[in-house]
Formats: sequence, structure tokens, C-alpha cells
Amino acid sequence: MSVDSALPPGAPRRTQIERRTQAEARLLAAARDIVARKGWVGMTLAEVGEAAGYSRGLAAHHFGSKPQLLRALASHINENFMRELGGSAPTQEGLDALLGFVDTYLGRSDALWTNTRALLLLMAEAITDNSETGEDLALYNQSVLGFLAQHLHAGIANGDIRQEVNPTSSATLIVGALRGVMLQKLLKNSAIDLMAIKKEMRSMLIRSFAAEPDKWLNKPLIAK
Amino acid sequence: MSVDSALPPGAPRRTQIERRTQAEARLLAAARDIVARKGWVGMTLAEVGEAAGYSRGLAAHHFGSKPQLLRALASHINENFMRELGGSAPTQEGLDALLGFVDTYLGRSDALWTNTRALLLLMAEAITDNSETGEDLALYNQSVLGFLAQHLHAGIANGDIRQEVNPTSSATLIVGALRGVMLQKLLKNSAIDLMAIKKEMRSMLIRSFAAEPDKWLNKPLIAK
DNA sequence: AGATACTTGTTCTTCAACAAGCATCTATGT
DNA sequence: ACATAGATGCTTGTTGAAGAACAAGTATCT
Repeated sequence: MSVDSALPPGAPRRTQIERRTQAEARLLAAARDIVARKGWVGMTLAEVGEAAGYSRGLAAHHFGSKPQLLRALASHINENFMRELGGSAPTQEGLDALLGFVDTYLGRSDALWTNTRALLLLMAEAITDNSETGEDLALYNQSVLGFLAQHLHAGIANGDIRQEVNPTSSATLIVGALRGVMLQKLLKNSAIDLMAIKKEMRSMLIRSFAAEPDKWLNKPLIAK
Repeated sequence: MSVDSALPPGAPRRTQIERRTQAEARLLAAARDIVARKGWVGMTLAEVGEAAGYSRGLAAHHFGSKPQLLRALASHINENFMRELGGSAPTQEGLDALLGFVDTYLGRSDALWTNTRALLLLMAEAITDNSETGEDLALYNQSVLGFLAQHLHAGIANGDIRQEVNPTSSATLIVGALRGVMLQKLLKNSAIDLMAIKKEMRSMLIRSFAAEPDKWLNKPLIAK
């Protein structure tokens, strides 16, 4: 009965490698959406396959097991975000880069916050004893922290940022604040105004870290 | 065969109400520990009953269903924290109260961070579509935000805190930062130095919110 | 024709949920 | 005081559903 799934009728004849990678991409996207919506518990392997336009068996066949799918998903979302970061304002440095990071993080356009949602869900699972994604997410977190710490260092070096600032702790605080805010934003009935938060957070970063806050507070937001 | 469980041999003869409330308390404590360790998915109703020193059936019998147990657990942890808050430094006001809040939150002595862990796990579940705890945790979050916002207001009123500070957004940011930091702290292999974070966060709050930061930055930590 | 991708059939385990029974406590009557 | 019946708390037996994981089959590509 079944012609290859997830294909328009006029079959385009793809190579095996294309089939494989496309399938993987679709599966991961589907998994991400489902995790974001119902959590990784609510997600079943069968559902992922079908949501991706394939059969119920494919996810299991392709990733072997649910934990392995989740690991792959964690890396996938991670890579997405890193790419997004690199793309948005690659030229900024030091304090500018921190402000840009916040803008990027809070300025995502996806109304459902699919990536953020899914990542928060996975991170929570990762703080668990028997977590398979634990190691992966710890590494991911390290890389984000590294990005920020590096810019904090740069800012200290070029005089934008006060000497006494501890780059590692401050980086932890910044990503922590962003994630913690989103966690609240995504709760039911939240009336959180992200614009106000963005503004408050901007002021917070400048006042906390800038060597000369007054020089920064009046600056207009950086144009995209 | 079975004498009433969770009892020392010399039976103290409790009233029905005592039995009931003791059972409930033990069950919730057990549930909290298990959730903190293995997540709410890894927790089974049978396990909760037995960890509490009862039979495998009691948790289901008492709470009706797993979602309802989780709801009860959410309120329970919430109440714990609120009590802890009230107890620690009830006299502080305004900016002092904010600093005290941070100290309390990050200064918990439990090496495993059982409450924090469990709450983060539940909050993550709460951002899910089919979550039963969603409403409860949203309310809990509201009450914490309320506490902080109130002290921000007080601080503005008595001149400690700058006029322009937005109490709601700032409250969101503060709890967000705390939770987000802990989320990272609880990841595998985290090398986060909470003392350093505490210090950095203290400085952050003062610089961001105080009307006259310099007056506060030199102040010693408030004695217990 | 052989390899690789995908599907369908099936098994096996886990666990929530409920029901029916046992233990402990309370109330009432003597 | 004591006995006893009814209520309340707790335990054990059982069912049914869900879903991960694997195996054996079919389609698509080289």
C-alpha cells in the first residue's frame, strides 16, 4: 500500500543520504514540537513518526530508543540556538554583545516559544538522577556560558565593563535570569510583559556591569 | 498479618485525624524526595507509599490519582517555602528584604536541594499543555512575585529604591534569576560557586535598584 | 541484485486505578 | 469499665491500557 511517506505525489527521487537526513530532520522537528506542547513524557515514539509524516515505527527505528531521541533533540535545539546567535549580530563585542544576546533571546518571534519551551523541559529532566540527556545539556550550558563569559572578558579588557565583575558568575546569572523569566512567562495565565522585562534587564546589565553606566543608559537600542 | 505501618512497636494510639494527617505528611515528603531524585515520571504511586513506610496502594487511595498527588505536592512545597521565608527575617523591608530573600534562597542548607529540585521539575511540567499542576504553580509563582513586588514598592516608597524601577518586572527578574541559576547548578558536573553568585547577585540588585548604590555596597551582610 | 530506508506485526513490561478485604479508631449502650 | 457496631484508615488482589522495543516484511535507491 504505502508509497514512501512525507512525499508529494510527484516523487522527486532523492538519494539515500537525502532520505535519511530529511527523515531525521523531520523527526526531530516533530519531536521538538511535541515536547514543547506536551512534554517529553507525553511524547510517544509512535506519535513522533506520524507527526513527521512517516510511520509509527520510524522514530524508534531511527534513534533506537526514546532517551536517544531526546539526546539527539537536545543537541539539535542547541545547534539551532547557536546558529541563531551567530547570525543575529556577529560583530558586537563586550557589553554590546551581552545586550544583543538578551535581545535575541527575548526577541524570538515564534509565538509559542517552541524551542525555549522544549529546551526548558529537557533541562528540567536533565537535573534528574536517571537522566540520559544530563551530560548533553550540561555541555550545551557550558557552551552558552562560555559565549557570554568570553564577551564579559572582552568587555573588561576594552574598559566597557568593570574590573571586579566575575565573568563566570555573571554569565551564569544572565542565562539564568533569561531562562527563569521564560519559565514564568510560559506558565498558565502569565501576564508577563516581555517588553518591560527586556527594558528592565537592559538597565540591569548596564548598571551592574558597565564601568560607566551613564554612558550606556542613554544609548538607543541597537538597530538590527 | 499487618499491624498499621509506619509505627514503632509500642503503639501510641493516635486519633483518626492524626493517622490521616501523618500519613499525608509522610506521603508528601516521600513524593517530594522521589520527585527531586528521579523526576515525577520516575515516581510511581506504589513507590511513594512504600517509601513513606506504608503499603503500595496508599498513595493512590489517598490522593486518587497521580496528577492529584502532584498538585498536592506543589502546594506543599510552596507552603514550606513561604513559611521558611516568613521565618528567616520577618522584620526586613524594602531593599533589605530583597537581599534577604536572595540569601535565604541560595543559602538553604540541604545539600541535595530537595525542595528546589522538586519545584523546578514541577514547574517545567507546568508549562505543558496537559498539565494538571499548571494552575497551582502559576498561583504559587504569583504569590512569590507578590511578596517581592510588595517589597520593591516599599523600597520605592521609603526612598531606598529608584523611582523608575518597575516592581512587577523586577520581581519576575529576581525569582527568574534565582531559579535559572539553580537550574544550572543542579545540572551534572556543574562547577557553579554559589557563594560567588550570591555576591554577584547582591551587587547586581544594589546597583540595579538602589537609589544610592554606594550607600549599600559597603554595608556588611545582614547578620542572622 | 544488493543495500538502505521505511513499515507493520507483535511481545513484554510497567503502572495507574479500582475493588474488596483487614485493621484501627470512635460512639453508644449497658 | 466493657462490649460491640459502625466509621475511617490502610492493604492486597486484579484489571486494563499504553507504549517501548524489536523482528520480519515491503518499498526505494544504487
